[in-house]
Amino acid sequence: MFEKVDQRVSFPELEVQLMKRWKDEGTFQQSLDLREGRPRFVFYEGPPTANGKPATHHILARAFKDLFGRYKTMRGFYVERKAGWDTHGLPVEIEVEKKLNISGKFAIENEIGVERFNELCRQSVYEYVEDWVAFSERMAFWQDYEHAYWTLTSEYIQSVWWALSEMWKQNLVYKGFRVAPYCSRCATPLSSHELSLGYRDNVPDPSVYIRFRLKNDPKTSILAWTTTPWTLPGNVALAVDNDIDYIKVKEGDEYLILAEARLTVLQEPPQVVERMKGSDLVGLEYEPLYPYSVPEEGKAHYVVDADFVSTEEGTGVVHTSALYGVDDLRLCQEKGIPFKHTVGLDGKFLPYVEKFAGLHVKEADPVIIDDLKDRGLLYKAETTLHTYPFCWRCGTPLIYYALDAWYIRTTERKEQLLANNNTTHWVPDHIRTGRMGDWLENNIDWQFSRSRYWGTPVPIWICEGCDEQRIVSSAAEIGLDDKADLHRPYIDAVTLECEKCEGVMKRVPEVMDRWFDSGSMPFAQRGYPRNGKELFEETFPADFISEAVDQTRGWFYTLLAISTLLFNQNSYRNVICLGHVVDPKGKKASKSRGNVLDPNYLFDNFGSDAVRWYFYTSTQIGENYRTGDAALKETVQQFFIPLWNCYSFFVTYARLDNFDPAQPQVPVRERHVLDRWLLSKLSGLVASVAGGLDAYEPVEPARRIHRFVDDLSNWYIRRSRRRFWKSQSDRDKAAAYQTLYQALRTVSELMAPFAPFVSDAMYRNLSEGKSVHLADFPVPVAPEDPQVEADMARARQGVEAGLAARDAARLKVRQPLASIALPGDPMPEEIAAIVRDELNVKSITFGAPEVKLDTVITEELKLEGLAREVVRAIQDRRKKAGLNVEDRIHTRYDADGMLVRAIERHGDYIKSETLSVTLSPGRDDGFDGEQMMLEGEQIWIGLKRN
RNA sequence: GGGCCGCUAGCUCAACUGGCAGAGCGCCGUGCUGAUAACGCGGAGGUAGGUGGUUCGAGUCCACCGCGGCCCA
Repeated sequence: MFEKVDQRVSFPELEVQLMKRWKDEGTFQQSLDLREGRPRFVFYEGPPTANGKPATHHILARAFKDLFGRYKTMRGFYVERKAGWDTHGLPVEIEVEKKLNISGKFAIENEIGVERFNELCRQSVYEYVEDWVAFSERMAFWQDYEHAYWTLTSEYIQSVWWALSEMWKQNLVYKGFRVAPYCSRCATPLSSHELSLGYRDNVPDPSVYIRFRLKNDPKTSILAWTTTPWTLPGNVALAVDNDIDYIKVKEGDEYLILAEARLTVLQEPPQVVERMKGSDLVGLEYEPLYPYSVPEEGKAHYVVDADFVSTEEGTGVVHTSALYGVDDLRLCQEKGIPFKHTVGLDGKFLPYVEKFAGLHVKEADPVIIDDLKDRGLLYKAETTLHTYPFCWRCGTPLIYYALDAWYIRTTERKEQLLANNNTTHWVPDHIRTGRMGDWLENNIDWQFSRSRYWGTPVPIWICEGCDEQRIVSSAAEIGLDDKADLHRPYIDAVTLECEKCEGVMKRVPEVMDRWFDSGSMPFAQRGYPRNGKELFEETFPADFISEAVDQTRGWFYTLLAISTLLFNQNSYRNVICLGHVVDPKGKKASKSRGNVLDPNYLFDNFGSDAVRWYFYTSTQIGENYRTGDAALKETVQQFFIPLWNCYSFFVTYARLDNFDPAQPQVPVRERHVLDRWLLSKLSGLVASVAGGLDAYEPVEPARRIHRFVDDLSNWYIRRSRRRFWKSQSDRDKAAAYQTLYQALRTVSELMAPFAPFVSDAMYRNLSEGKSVHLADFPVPVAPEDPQVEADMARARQGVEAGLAARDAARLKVRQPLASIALPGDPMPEEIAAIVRDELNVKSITFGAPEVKLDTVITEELKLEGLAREVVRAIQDRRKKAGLNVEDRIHTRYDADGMLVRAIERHGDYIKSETLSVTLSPGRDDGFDGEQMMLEGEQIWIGLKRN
């Protein structure tokens, strides 16, 4: 016997109850145990950064991850779902800095201390992980949280060390310079996302034009332009474009060279004395402005060609200071131009830059301008307004500054990266050759070091005596055991003896990019290669991963890069790359806009199944999700409530009739055409849902489930109601129950991966308490029957046309009519019967050129119509009186004229429709009655429970 | 500055390879209803972001521009 179902269900409450039940029963573990020993379907969890509370956009990727975990489990695979937490990195450090209300390296090293700082980072991560587990369980993301991998464990760190050491062995690791936006007050480079937090518009800065006098012709100068005078003492070269036209002009008794297109910067009308191409200038030497910028050896201070010179601003000549610009450094490295820093890490000029020593670069700007003016080297100085970045924490103007950094030579393996990416199945497909392929084509070496504190320490030691470098791949190698905390500052204290000169080797100060951590998870989650060798080999590569599109440069890339360098294959075979959650206007959610959706608000108001369903159905994979109350409300109203109503309809009548699904089945071919139609549709649905999911295309399957539920509710049940209500229990009734039961059961199985709560609530009641998540994915229940589907489609078209014709003739459906003529060939009788019933006509003829309704209402038809009016009035009273559907009643009426004749003529019909034991004339105070108008005539109707 | 994706009814989204622009929601009218918070029928609502091109024919292919999103510099 099925348990009674509350027609008005609260999905959020239902979900919370089921969540507890899953926990008590260990349903997730049961679903794993059930598939123990079966072939694996390998899923990798992209670890969320545990540095903040989970938000609505985190539901998105987790919904798709969970979908395939559940689906493949139902298909018989063993799907291990090991959770993971990304615990290192700047985001965690920033969170702790905020809590301590400090900022920058000075404060961390001198006020707090690295030891305490890192301890606080560790604590912070643990706090957030609790939130994440609760959130994930609430949205039914089944994962093994007890055996999660944490990137901060010694075991994990050693796997990362091993990975780097393997790259080192292949000679892929090197130390280089990198120019980054840098805050001289916090003494730290900023990541690009931090950079984007601090741009300000209309910032005033100097705009200066400088003469660079040619060595062998001091009357002639090349004119260059800059907005950062402080970089001029570091000038090492001038860059021009080979193909740009340049001119030499006379001003007074001096000559100036600049791009022809930039003549407007001149102060006097130009007197052109010579024209040339940039290539003609290349190699010319000029007098250095200052003697500080170049080491003893090597050649500098001459004109070079470059590909980044434009004539949109300045003079078409770019002043190049190797260490204070991204292009500058690249150019100098390419051309072999020597350089050294003129500015220290504190943003102040170094002592040997005598004229400006100790001045901060921004203080030095006017001093340098004055100096050049005094020496006749300043052509002109103005002020310009432009967009400039500031430190988002302390407001200091940022400078571009070159720092030591460690790199992995990924460019050397570019072809393999591209090849491995090309064999990966991307959804949507365009990412493969588009965003991801494009990124790989333009691959640059991976800078994997960070001058920070909370991260996997870079395991490279350098000899103080002879500069010998050594890489370490495990704790044991440096005399530590597995329990040792390998983080800073403890690891910094570990010194090694140099094998070459017996000098002292010290670790480099950097920690590793946290993306190297997460990209190592295929093996590091097992502690490989020291542990888990067999398990790793069994679970590499992954069959499936899914994250949002921003991970093309993040996790998708680092997984690919690391596994390509170590194993020459990608770590994943199939990947679903999702768009972003944005607000209903398409704007990015942000705290400052105030358009952030709280996931708990959504769970409490709509339920997590509704949120998941919305993500599966609302738009194509890869597009953004315009998420808001309206969209979720629609999901509940359009899908979940009608579904639940179908289910509650079934349970209500199945209980009344003691329907037993274990009874012998009525053969499908002997069932009503509605049953055969529904089962055919159902079979098609099962096949297409499985096919879609097998191809990692979940949107259409979910949409088809929605359409099926719509057909079920608004056609099958609507047209079959009487078969459930009729009093005799015949084969047709049994067939109806069996069909509807089959459909609901199969739909709940199909929906289980998508909407794990609602589907389980339904399925458990339909299957004596068994969880749907322990069931197999359904297979088609009956052969598809294209003929029945085509016939039914025609029937529905006929109904549509007929109802429109009735509407045009202003004839309500309750009024029976004699006949209708429809175009086309005759329909099979059982189909025609449905159309007759739906249109309330006595007969249908076929073959008419257009729809033609017989609008003549005979007295006979009129009386029948009135009888239906009376039935409807009685039903209305029953409902208002709060009677149950199965309650029997006594009915009294008081009327005259046609109404009385209708009631007398069709008394039996009225009695059976309204479950009236008696139907008799005359008012009676013992009856619950009402006076009303029917078709312009007065009638009193009263009823009383039997 | 470059790359990728999107732009179709008031809103959210469809439409195999180029071939008469659709659905749901919302709105108006009307009908039906003892599973339904529903549903049916009719109506209003579109120069398909813009401009050019290819073609007998373009929402669909090409070029440029605009807006939104993401990424890179």
